Amino acid sequence: MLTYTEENYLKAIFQLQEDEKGKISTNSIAERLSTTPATVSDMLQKLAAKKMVNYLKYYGVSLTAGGKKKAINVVRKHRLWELFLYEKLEFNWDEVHEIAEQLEHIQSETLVQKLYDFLGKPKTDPHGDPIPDEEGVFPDLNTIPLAVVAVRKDAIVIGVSDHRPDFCNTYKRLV
Amino acid sequence: MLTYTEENYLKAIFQLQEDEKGKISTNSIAERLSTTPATVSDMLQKLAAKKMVNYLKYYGVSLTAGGKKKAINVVRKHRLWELFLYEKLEFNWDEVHEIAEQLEHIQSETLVQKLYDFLGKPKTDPHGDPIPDEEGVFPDLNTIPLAVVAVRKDAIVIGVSDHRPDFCNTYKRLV
DNA sequence: AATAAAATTTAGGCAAATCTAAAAATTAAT
DNA sequence: ATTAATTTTTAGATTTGCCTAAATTTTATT
Ligand SMILES: [Mn+2]
Ligand SMILES: [Mn+2]
Ligand SMILES: [Mn+2]
Ligand SMILES: [Mn+2]
Repeated sequence: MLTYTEENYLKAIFQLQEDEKGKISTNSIAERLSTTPATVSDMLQKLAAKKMVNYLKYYGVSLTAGGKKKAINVVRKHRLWELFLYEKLEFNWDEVHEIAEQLEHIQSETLVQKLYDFLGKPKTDPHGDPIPDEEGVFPDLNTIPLAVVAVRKDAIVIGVSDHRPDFCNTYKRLV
Repeated sequence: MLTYTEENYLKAIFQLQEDEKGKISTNSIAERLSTTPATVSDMLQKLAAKKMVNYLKYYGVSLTAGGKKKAINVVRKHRLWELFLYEKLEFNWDEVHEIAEQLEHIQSETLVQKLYDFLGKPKTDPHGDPIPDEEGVFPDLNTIPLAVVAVRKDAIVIGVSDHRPDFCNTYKRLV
């Protein structure tokens, strides 16, 4: 069983790996989790002992298959809860992230499954991020970055990458 | 800000105080929380330092006004989540308690308020226990113990006091 | 290739929450 | 009123997660 903190590390490494690809540095994890590199070093050794990450001292870290599975499950829970808060409880989209940071750690596989059904097996969260299915497979949303859309071509914005309240609060969600 | 553990202590003391009235013993808390009296002693001193309990060494403990308020809020959250799980996610009534033990610690007053509204400002949880309102006031349900009902008199069972899965699972909820 | 800079790890400490074993205080029984 | 039993607290350890400061290793620059 992983602790709250360990889950946050796995999620952070997973999300860093999506951009940076390959091995992730101690410093980048520290920055993302607002902690110190020393603390990260410590934790990486614990996660390596639990076979959640491949870790070679001084040369960065990557998730094992098991670690990736756990990480994806946390992401899944985070996004399902965000959608629940937004759709069912009528939170604004700038308020959901912070609460989902807590809810993503609730332990109950049945709960995730029932929440998923309750929300109608959704494919995206309120920020437009894909929600993995029960197998951990992300839906293909066929999206491209706004910066890449051709001049004078129509496009629909379906999501943003920044989830911070101050950013989200600047824009309204139309749907 | 109280920790997860501190909240559990306050809730336990509150619920013990409902039966036993007056000062609560170290041992009874230890038993309820499945921990040791030594651990409880430690914690009571911390809670006393935070003005959450009135504590006189060797002579038991009681909640301060502030401690009681926190305790009631945890109870409120616990019961609201139980009802959510039962009514909205279609959990059986024997499954909700354990998950609510986790959910009751999610920090967000807005969330509690929105959940309360979403559930229609309910007065009881799936086990028939009263849900305090936003002011911490418990609804008066006008109930009496089944053992006290007069012979040949009709009565409606609206709740049980035992929330453990093995007990609840023995009976079906009809409503 | 040697040195400087940056990144990373180790060492030593601290707070929270837990335990067991020992000491102290209270309560119950002669 | 002593003594015995029970309850409670203290002492000393352990684990987890975090920190700062120092040491080490890698990477970049002359
Ligand atoms: Mn988010
Ligand atoms: Mn989190
Ligand atoms: Mn319950
Ligand atoms: Mn709890």
